[in-house]
Amino acid sequence: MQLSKPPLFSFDECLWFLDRRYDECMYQVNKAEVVKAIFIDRTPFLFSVRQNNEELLIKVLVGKPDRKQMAAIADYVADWFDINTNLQPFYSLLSKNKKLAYMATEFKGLRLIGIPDLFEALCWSIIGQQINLTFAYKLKRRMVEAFGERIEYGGHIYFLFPECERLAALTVPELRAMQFSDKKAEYVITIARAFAQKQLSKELIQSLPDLKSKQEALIQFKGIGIWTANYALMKSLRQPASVPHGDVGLLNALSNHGIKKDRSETVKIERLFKQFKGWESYLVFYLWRSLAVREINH
DNA sequence: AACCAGGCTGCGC
DNA sequence: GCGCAGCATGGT
Repeated sequence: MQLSKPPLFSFDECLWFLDRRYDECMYQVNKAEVVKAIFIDRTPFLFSVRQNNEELLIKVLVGKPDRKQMAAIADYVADWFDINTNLQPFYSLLSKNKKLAYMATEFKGLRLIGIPDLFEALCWSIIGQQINLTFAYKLKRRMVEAFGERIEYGGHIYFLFPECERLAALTVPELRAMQFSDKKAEYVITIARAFAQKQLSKELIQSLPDLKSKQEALIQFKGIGIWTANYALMKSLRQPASVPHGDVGLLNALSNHGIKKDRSETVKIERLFKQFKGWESYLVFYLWRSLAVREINH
């Protein structure tokens, strides 16, 4: 299966981001490919993505997808790498900002890497609340390895994100044993139950008319604040105007670029995001990417 | 060893 | 509606 690469798409930039520095358990990046396991209608598949000159090549490694399932895998990849967005307007906006213009060349072709599964996106953002990312990835790995299904292939074990029914059946002490705090454990279980009972789903949030109603629908649930809602809407529903305001990484990146000096300069931040109307989430993503560069250059 | 980390809830005004 | 303390749990 192939997907043709659009203009301003760099698979290498995307792979670099996927592999940037953390102990990610939801996929494996090798030299020129990424390998990942997902469910399509409850059936697990393992696939790899690599590229040639013109195309992204998807190869199914485990599982025998029919035509429909193969199309669903391709859709997943297209969504994951956001290949159907034309980045030109974003780059035009970047070029008008002296402090950020370099990003259009430095990160050229980088796509906003998504988390297509809303349940996964919400669990991940809850796990990541107010703890450093190193620890957050550790917590996620423990949970996924304990409760997610696995596929063995070529000497590796690939994990699927646990299904909501599985996490809905957990008790707080089970997650506490993995060093979740009481609150985090409660939140994850609550969200899992909401998904298991169909009170919450990607389709449901998608069906709401505008960003505000989507945010409000998510914030109802305990453990989902405005930061978490915006993060999930940005990574899973690809709402371009969704910005996780107050995000520590975002603030650090803004300060690195001399756009703000202390945490209270909300006016300058608002002004910046106004310049990027329709591309706010891409701006956040590129600012996050700039942090990774700094830490690796050290 | 102190301060920080991709925040949230609950309370007081 | 807004600001702020308190919170939980490791990383550096």
